[in-house]
Amino acid sequence: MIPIKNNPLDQSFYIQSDVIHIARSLLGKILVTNINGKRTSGRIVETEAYRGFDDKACHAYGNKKTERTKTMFLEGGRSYVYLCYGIHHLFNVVTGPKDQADAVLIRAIEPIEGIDIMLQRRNFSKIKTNLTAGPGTLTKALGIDRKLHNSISLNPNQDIWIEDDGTILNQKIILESRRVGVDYAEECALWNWRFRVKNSKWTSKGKGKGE
DNA sequence: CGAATGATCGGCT
DNA sequence: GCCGATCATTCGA
Repeated sequence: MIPIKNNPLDQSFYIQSDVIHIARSLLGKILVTNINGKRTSGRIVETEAYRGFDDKACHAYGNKKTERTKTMFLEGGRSYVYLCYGIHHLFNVVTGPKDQADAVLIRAIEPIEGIDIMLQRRNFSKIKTNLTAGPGTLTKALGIDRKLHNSISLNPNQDIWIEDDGTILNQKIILESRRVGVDYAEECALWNWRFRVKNSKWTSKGKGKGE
């Protein structure tokens, strides 16, 4: 049997206009980094959608373009990496056509390649599920840094990209729930735009509301 | 220029 | 379950 080659997702995937559909579709795909020759990867098991036009939880709410959010207005297929709580680098995939300020936050992955490298970056001595569960921890494990990796194009010629290995997820195993940490977003806080693979032990706990 | 505020995490009680 | 860490970004004076 011929093994399926992993295909990097191309521009046509990212420029689809429905960010919610993309957030669901990214589950099961493989997030890869290759930084200073160190390749690490993991299967995406948790995402959240953010929409610039009408989503009060989105940094670009009301299509407000600032120095920070201008990345989200670029054409889909780039990274949006920002510093959260002064400590954590959070990785998002910019989606949609140019000037549609949408993004998908990657919240958890199941480690695949370069686990030893991830353990070093996290100062772990052995693998635990919280190695990559949570948007701040997975970026640390993968070596993603907002100073180096914000606004870069997601393709294998750069440090970060996403691959499809042919895995097809049954839509019935996707859990939908409220997003984490966005209680301030009024009615938008109730939208079920957090997506998780059911029964995966690699998803985040998601402190606060949202369960 | 000052002040407030997070799309979080891990340690401690 | 609670709390502190830690700082870029944003907005208003």
